Amino acid sequence: MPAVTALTPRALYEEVAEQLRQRIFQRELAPGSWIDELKIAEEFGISRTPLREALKVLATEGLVTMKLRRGAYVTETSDKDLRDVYHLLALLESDAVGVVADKASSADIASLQELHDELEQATDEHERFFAINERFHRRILELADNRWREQMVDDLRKVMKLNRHNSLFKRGRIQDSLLEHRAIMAALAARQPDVAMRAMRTHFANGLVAAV
Amino acid sequence: MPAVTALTPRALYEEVAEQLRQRIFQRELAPGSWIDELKIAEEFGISRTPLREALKVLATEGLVTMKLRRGAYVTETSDKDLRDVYHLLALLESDAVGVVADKASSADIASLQELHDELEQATDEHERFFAINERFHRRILELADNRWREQMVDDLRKVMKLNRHNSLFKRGRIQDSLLEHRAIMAALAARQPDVAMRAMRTHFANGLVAAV
DNA sequence: ATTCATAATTATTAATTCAATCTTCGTTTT
DNA sequence: AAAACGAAGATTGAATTAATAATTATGAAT
Repeated sequence: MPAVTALTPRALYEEVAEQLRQRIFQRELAPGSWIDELKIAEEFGISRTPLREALKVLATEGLVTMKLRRGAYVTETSDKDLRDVYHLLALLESDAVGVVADKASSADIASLQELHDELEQATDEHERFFAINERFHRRILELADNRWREQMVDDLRKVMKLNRHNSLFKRGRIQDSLLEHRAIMAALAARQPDVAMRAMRTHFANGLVAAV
Repeated sequence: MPAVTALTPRALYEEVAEQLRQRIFQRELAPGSWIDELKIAEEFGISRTPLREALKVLATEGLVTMKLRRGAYVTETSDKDLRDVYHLLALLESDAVGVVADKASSADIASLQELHDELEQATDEHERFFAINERFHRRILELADNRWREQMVDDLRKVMKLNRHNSLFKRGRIQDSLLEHRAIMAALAARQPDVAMRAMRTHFANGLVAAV
């Protein structure tokens, strides 16, 4: 028995689900490939019961596909899937930014401005730019205050990571992306929902072109 | 051992998940209430294993909430949740109708017209009106041809059914609803995406007012 | 030689068993 | 009398075992 139980923060099946997601995103488990329950359970040092529960979760998220009596397969996504998911993300996030421009407090807008300022300083560091960008988008969703949308965007982003063209920000996109973010931030600061929404849609449209 | 295996069309855990959904929607399992695994397993005549897998699926859908070492609880939804979900459904379906008005073939539009004509004939039969209405909305989603959106709308509709105000069409709403549908259908037939989208948004906005 | 059928092997699905933890109730002490 | 500690019962979580179905391989017959 381990020295410390380490006060289980979450259930084993959730831990396993997260590990599997990482493996899928890292392409260690390739799209279309069969997931060998025995092998994975062995590797994780657990039984198949929590693993199977985790697989059911991933199946509901859309990351894996269950075939009756055939087991679990990593979901394959086409270019159309990528476009479709992108379309929905654009729709949900542009709506969110409209809500924020309309309803958020000045303090909330200020918190977004802070994040944006950080982004302006990070154009040289690819990883950092990506991380801050991620936080900016997430913050908008939080401020839009709709937990169901947050859940859906999370799921869609996971599916997007299934695709090989998952790097939203390739080298050359950073400067363009920053310009688009400036437009979004300006519209938020000016409290112009329609302008902010259009800017967000443009941001996504350009990101998609860059990806595909 | 059961007398007949009855050739399982789908896995047992999926069957159980569907049964549980029905019980939740029927309020046999009330929001906030604890789900007794032993009791349910006994009632269904199965072991806890497939039941637990089914509960994980429902948890990922948002219908139940898992508490560590406390088991599963039927998710409670507030009026704000209902509004939030409604907002997203309006967003997704209005976008979908825009896509259809823009891209669908004449034959597809004709199939929608057929459904709409049926709806016109069913104003006296509450149940039938509701069923055809459901099919009309679903058909639009199918024609919009984005499986991720269909999945999301399905999930959102499930969550909506958790709420006590789940009857989109109360008695008095049928006539108004029909008028709104006429506007949507007319815009589709005229191939006017913007008009169709606005009509769909109006349709949802009125439905929400009627519900809350 | 090729095809169809049957048997064996392999892997999934489900039930049972085991372990750990949480809650509740009772007793004791302050 | 009230609060705290402890023990017992109940319930979740995980592992193991059993059985169910599918696929593949082998053998026989045409």
